[in-house]
Amino acid sequence: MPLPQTEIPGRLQAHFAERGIRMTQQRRAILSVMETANKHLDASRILRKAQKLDPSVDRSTVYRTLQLLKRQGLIDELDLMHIHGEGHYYERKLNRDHIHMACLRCGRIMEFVSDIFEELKKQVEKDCRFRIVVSRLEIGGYCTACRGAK
Amino acid sequence: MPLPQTEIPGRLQAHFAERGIRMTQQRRAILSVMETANKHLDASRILRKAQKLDPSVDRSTVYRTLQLLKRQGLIDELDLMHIHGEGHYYERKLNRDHIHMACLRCGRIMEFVSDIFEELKKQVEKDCRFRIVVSRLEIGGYCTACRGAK
DNA sequence: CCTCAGTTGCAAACGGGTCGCATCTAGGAT
DNA sequence: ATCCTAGATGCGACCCGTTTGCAACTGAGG
Repeated sequence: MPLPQTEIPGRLQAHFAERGIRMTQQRRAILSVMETANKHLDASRILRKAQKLDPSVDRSTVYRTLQLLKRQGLIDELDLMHIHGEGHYYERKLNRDHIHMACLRCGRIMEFVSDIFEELKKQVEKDCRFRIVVSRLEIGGYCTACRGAK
Repeated sequence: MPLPQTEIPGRLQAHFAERGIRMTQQRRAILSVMETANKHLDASRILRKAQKLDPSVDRSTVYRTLQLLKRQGLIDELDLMHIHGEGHYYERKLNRDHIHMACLRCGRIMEFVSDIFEELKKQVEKDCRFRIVVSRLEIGGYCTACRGAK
């Protein structure tokens, strides 16, 4: 079962340097958290992790930096079908889009890369003459382990 | 094999009766709004429209009824890429899933039905052994009219 | 027409996210 | 090395969609 490839070109910091975006102590902490994250983090978890690297980091700086990363196209924002409340989750943008599946029973999040998904996006761009900037396919249902029990 | 479509996307009220869910004046108003809506409505617009039919309808009743409809699988909840804020939009569940495209410039929402989307969902169910209950594909980008600018 | 579980309106609470402002700082200019 | 300032930060207040606790109300089965 194909998993998204974790190889992304540069570090987030490098992107900031290339684009002449000011680097601060707080941003360094937040970027480091995003770079080393191996799962989907919400803003409050990002805050807590960043504060371990730099205790001065404030909530609003996290939100402002996430906005910046979004604008720069470096991270994706996810809802994960609102399985754990109404907040958002963030992950580094990979070179290949992937689908998120959320198990409605155990809450596990799974990812899936599919050529058919790429084909579908091409179809939308062609048939609808729509230029895709960002896409999000989220699926709720029951994972293998949970399918037995209702 | 596609799921047998036992239910036409008919009357929401009929579903309530069939499943023995109590019908109230307020629910009748809200259901009527959802049935006759021709575009994606957010909670506050649903409230305003429902109050025209029954001025006693309260905000919280709208939210409670929307939750009920969601639980019954009668409506879908959309984010529409948060183009107009963080709220949610609702639409009657149709017998065929469709993709939502949101233009990042003019805010227009477009819908698209695709066999490839159905194929993709089948692939997920098979390859990931995942039982899909609800799926949401939202795309942000630029529509034909807006592609020229920016 | 009685009854009561289920539903409602109200107001207060909640929580993620945003904003205004005074202060601070990164990093190019001198 | 030091200065200068556009841009970034912390703080607290605020916003707004949504949820909740509770007393009063009501639909529909008996």
